[in-house]
Amino acid sequence: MLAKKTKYGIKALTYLCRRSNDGPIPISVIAEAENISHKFLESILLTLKKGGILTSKKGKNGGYYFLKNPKDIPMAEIIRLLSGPIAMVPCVSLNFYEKCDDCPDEATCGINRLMLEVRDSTLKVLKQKSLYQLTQELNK
Amino acid sequence: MLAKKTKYGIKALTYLCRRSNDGPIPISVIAEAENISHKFLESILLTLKKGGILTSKKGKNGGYYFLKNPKDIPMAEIIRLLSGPIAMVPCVSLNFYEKCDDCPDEATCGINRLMLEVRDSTLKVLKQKSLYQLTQELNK
DNA sequence: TGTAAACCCTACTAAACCGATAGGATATAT
DNA sequence: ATATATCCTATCGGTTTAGTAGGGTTTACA
Repeated sequence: MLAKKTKYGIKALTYLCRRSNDGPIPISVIAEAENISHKFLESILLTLKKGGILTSKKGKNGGYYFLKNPKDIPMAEIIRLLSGPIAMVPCVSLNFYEKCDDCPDEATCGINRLMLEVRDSTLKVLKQKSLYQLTQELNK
Repeated sequence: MLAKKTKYGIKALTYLCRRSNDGPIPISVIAEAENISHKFLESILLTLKKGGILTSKKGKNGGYYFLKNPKDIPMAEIIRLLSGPIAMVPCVSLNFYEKCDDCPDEATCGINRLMLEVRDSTLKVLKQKSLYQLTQELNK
């Protein structure tokens, strides 16, 4: 299940995306619009900034805005930043690979094979869909 | 990420599957063969029994064995039993549906749409693959 | 140049979950 | 009877999660 952190992060990003022509948006505005605890959102946006998706301006009239074009941000990137690996076992993770401590041999591990397939099919969806697309489909 | 409970469960099931002609297998045998804490495995097998996949015999020469044919057990069923919903948000879960508390309208929610696609593609893999198949592919 | 607005950072907390353990109750084959 | 094995309940330390608190640093602008 998605953690609230991830969900809030996506919601904040879609909000920013809809208002991407309005210059920097303060945390407080996003928090109120999307019903997210101000302080919690603060830490989430910081993560997204460190991840290279957003940037910010301090001081009066400051706030957050996109560093990358939302059309060029695949959902996979966002989810990885906010919740870590997409794979269900570390031994099939592309970006967070780790050997399973209990697995003697990946090549003959049935779980590994299955989860590889799952990862591929999930990633196919999450890579092909951009943040921008997520906001666009609402009117369909 | 898969919890150890789920991973252990699958490992125990594949072990039982390989020895499905040997009658009831005691917990202790499985635990030793697959390197799983005896007591922890106990609770996992109990879950699988309550879920209708395994059954058991008490007393001497007792142990666990299949109630259903491993060829007729899709991996989706096993994972649902051991870790709950496969979907990443409750509002797209087939077996554990719940309305998101913070979502005003599912029909216009971008996250809902995306996660529906993810769920479908994941489920396609997990439903089509049976436990038996998982044990068979190892020699490829 | 003062000050309010806004980001940035560290630390803390309550609750939930996870993996594992303990101890005993119940059933059964021999 | 007794040894063997499942079944059941309870507990525990560790980690994660969601949220809170409080202060720091930077900046726009009057």
